[in-house]
Amino acid sequence: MADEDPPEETVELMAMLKRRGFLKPAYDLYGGVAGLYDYGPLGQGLKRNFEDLWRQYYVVEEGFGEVSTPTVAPEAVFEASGHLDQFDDTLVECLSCGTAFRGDHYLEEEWMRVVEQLEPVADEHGWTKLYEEVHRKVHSIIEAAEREPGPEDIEALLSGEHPQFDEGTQQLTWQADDHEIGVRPGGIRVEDAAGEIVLDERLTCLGCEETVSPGTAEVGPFNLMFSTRIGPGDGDSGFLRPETAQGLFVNSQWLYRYAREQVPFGAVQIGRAYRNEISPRQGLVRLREFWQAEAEVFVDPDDKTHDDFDHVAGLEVDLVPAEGEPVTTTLAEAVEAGTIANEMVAYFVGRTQQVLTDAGVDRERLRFRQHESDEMAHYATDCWDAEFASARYGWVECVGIADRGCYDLESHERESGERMKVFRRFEEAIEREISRLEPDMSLLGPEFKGQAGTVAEALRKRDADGVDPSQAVTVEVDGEDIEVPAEAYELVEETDRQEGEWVFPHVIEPSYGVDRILYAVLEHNWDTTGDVDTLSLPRELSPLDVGVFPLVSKDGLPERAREIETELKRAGLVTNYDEGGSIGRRYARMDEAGTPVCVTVDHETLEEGEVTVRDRDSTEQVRVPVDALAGNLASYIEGEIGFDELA
RNA sequence: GCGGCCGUGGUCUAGGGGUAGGACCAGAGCCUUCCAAGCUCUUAGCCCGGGUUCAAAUCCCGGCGGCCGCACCA
Repeated sequence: MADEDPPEETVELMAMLKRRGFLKPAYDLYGGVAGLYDYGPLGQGLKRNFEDLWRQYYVVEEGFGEVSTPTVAPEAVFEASGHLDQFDDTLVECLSCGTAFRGDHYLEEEWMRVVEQLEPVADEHGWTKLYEEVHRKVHSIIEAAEREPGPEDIEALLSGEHPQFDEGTQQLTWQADDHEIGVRPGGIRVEDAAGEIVLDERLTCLGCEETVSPGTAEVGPFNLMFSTRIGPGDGDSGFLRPETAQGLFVNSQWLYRYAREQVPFGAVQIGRAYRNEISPRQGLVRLREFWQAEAEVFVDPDDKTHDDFDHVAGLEVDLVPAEGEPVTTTLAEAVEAGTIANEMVAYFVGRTQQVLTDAGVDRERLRFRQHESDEMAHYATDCWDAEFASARYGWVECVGIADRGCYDLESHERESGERMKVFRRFEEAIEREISRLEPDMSLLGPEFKGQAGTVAEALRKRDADGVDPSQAVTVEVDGEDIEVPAEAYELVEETDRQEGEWVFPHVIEPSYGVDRILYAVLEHNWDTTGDVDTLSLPRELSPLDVGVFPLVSKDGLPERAREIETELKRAGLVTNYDEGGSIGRRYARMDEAGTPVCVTVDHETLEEGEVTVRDRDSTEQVRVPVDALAGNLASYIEGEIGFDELA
């Protein structure tokens, strides 16, 4: 994280991006809104090209179908996904100074303060043991608060060995070494056996040092989702999606059938997502409306191998595991060593590195960091972030590769009541000889009248082993033994054949933050060391493919240049015609915008039919026949041939 | 959200109660040239709102935005 002014070259970069039409703060006409950015013609072109590169990987090569779902969704979706409950910060706001804290951190800090304040007193009174006791208990309370309290916690609290918690006063009290200690959010008090107050401290706000108690602080949830109403008037409560993923989860059965009911299968979505960040800063790095490109890969929960793992197995990656030292290793080794849990996750770590480096993110400034268990999103069981090093913002995460387990599908099944599982066929169907009792309703009906239904049900459920079908059997109905005559049922012997079972697939989610990636691409390829500032974008990503210039604007050169430009356009190239200023100035303009090549039409072009093609990064030039120009440039932009092969 | 600093053409900046200046970029022209040459001309600006004042870009208050720090960051 930068703790001084941002590096000059990144400031220049932002100025260039605005000047050249890449991007700028949105609604600056009316003063701007933090966290919202506009992409201009070049920025949008760059983004589109990145998306197309991403599609080449995920849609074309992986074969994941691309879908598009609404950005607005009803409340039920986020009740199920957990975003309503979990995707929020509990804000504690001190009414004196307005300092706001995140609730769980605040609580933790406050409890730790209890411990700190107790320490000197404990020393003075020789209560080391007591202090340790408090320390341990405070920790256990903190830990307990991190999860849903279970019956065992309540039992522990009431058992005397543990603190007593009073719901009304929110006070926690326990006995230790003849002293009674009371702790509540507003303070701490210690009384000795005689009821004498030994310590009476108030807790203070971390911001203004004012005493904090329930009366002086406001506590409330701050949900990061934008809420809205669907329909006129009060309508139904809805939210702008905080991730594109839910649109895939709610459609997982539809997609499963599209995939012809085979796992693994995947689907992707590229689109906008929204988070009402408390304090967005850092340009493209933290936006309130941003672009995600997400894939959800639905896999067999017991088989997280990947058929194409070999394709990335030898790839070297920089890993920062949650535990242990950072390593540079191949993915094969990482899986073998258990650093990365399974091939599925490792495969997408590899694919991510490939996409990012193809897009121009510097391999030397790219690493994958594993989330600590406590920073994991509420839905994830394992997560690796791709992070790039920014000269301006430090390490910035731009892709998350999470194993979401079955969290989402299980939740949606529970909330919606619809099956979200996939059918897993056994390698060999399990066959079992079973016997059961089949009631004959034509006899049971008249015999048992209104009770017939429940009797039949009991018959079907009854253990059929050892039943002699020539005899009556007894079944228990409502605690009463009832005898069913032999004629009224039949003993059926049959083969039960189980082909497979329904299971929740696990979901592996590579989730790309497009805006952040674009920033990484821009910063990593922005070169201010030369005579002119150059944006050395990968040719495939550059929003402009080729600059077209007449060397001088007379003698029919502009006309010829326009003709050539038209040919290039027909070949699908994005051109930029320019006859203003000196030739050097025109090259410089294109360098700054990242245009990989420029074509210059000179007098010889009119006679010999050749133009000069100039390379952005080396400034080298080659003469290329006009006939071959469009085709060769298209190949060059696609990366199929090198600059030397243009001629 | 809090605190500090800041907000002047597209960009960078000078100025600081009384007509807003420059550089760069951009546009037109001259020049006709393969790496931001030169000359002439042109477009274009005091973040928004309120207050003080005869007069506010300037002082005061509020808002919005930016940078830095704190906090936050699925």
